Amino acid sequence: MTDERGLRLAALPRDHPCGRCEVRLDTFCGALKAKELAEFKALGSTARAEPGQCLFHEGDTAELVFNVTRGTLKLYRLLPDGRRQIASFIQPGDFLGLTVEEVHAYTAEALEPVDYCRFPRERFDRFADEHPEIGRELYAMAAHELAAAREQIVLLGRKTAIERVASFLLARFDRVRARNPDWEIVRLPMTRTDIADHLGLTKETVSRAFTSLRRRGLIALIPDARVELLRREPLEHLAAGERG
Amino acid sequence: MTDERGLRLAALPRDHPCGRCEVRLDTFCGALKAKELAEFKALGSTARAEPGQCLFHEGDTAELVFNVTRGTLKLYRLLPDGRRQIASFIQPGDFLGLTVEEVHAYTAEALEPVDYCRFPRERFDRFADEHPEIGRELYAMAAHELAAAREQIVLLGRKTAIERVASFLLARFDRVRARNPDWEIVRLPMTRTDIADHLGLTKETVSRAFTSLRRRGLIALIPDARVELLRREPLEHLAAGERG
DNA sequence: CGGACTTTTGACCAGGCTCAATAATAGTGG
DNA sequence: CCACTATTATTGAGCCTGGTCAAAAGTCCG
Repeated sequence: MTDERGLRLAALPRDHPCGRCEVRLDTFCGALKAKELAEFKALGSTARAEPGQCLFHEGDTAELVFNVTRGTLKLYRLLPDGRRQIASFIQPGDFLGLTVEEVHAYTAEALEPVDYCRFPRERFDRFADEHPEIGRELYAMAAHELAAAREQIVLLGRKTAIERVASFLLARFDRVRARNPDWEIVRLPMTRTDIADHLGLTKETVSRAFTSLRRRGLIALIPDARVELLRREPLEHLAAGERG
Repeated sequence: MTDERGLRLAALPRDHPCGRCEVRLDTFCGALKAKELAEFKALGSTARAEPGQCLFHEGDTAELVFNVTRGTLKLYRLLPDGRRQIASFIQPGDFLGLTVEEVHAYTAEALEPVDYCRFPRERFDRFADEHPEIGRELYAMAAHELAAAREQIVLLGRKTAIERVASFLLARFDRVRARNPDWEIVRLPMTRTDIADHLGLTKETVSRAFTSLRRRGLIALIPDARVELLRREPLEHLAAGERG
């Protein structure tokens, strides 16, 4: 298990039919009683997607809501001439497909093998309506996503190439550290092209930025698509946009 | 009354203490009974901000929630060296200051004289908790804002200068047309610098894009900071990112 | 080991930025 | 109403960051 969730997941009973699901819904564990949680989980069914498979495409009617339990996806939109913008990367624990629109505005494609629970949207919505505490959780999640989206807006609107890459890496490191405070290595399951399409750059520029950060001694590139954080402070300064 | 809300507001009793407020809370009119609506409005008090004044600054503790009833604001963040990114422009009817964080991540500054209702956050939250239908409205609003933010991400990440300006103008026109379907003129209360800081460009590039659109016969620039839409189709093609 | 793919690096190019000058516009006070 | 000023918008010239195109090096498979 090389993935960033690391030890905690490894310690869980993998054979339990909803073992993974149980963890990834921990957001709701605080909000729901055991009985209600079981009831909620009964609404969904588990499934798997292989790399390159899409859970839904831009323009599809939004019939399902997803909760990712393993693996990473990219959420992107294509312009008519093929330019691509990746709005965000979706990781274990994230919900996906929540929308008030009729159709999805983005395509969700698996980067690696992905396990997920899927809920019929109608049943999901009804459950949320009947359980205000869930509604509140969903609201908090939307608010967090909005904050993250606006962070990305600042990045795309005003940061230089190397600042964007520094911000991206720090966001990855922080996500790992939330669970493993002393973890200094993160795996990047996405290609340079994916990162570029997320940061509004080209793959070449992303690669040059990685090289520059490595030469400055801020990071190290490790086999198996991993990155090690060597010096956090200067990386944070770069990410914050302090010129120098 | 040159402003885009146009006739509808003009027809309201201006002397009524909450006349304006009544309109701008129309989002909730459908969700709440008259008695509850009155109860809700009693939570807030009206106030005014002059151009340049800020309702709150980046880093302030979030103690109030705002609902704008007249005028336009810009919501922005500054990088340490002065680079600025305007996340969005806030218009009559919009809520402001809704966050699950303790502090505001952005500064909200008035572009023109702004009237607004303000609600103590605690009371606002409690009311929302007690009225699930309000919670649902808030969730829908957050979802819409998230969709708009992601639209902006596509714009900033992958569109050219002229495509960004075309998208920006169309968004303005569409907002007007939602209320006045045959309205083809929009006032832009923000400066070229503001537009530039919203679109990730410089004021010179924005100005050149306006000139280019005018020379192509897609728009006309009218005194009093207004723009007329002459040819919608080609502007939409540009905004959508069809190269050519 | 071989082939496909990804990443890195290099050389050159261009879209948009910077700096600067001019023009238009909006206030302001006489 | 108009001159005067301050601010904003437009236009021009040159530059630079990051894009494009191409080649080499590295990686991951079977």
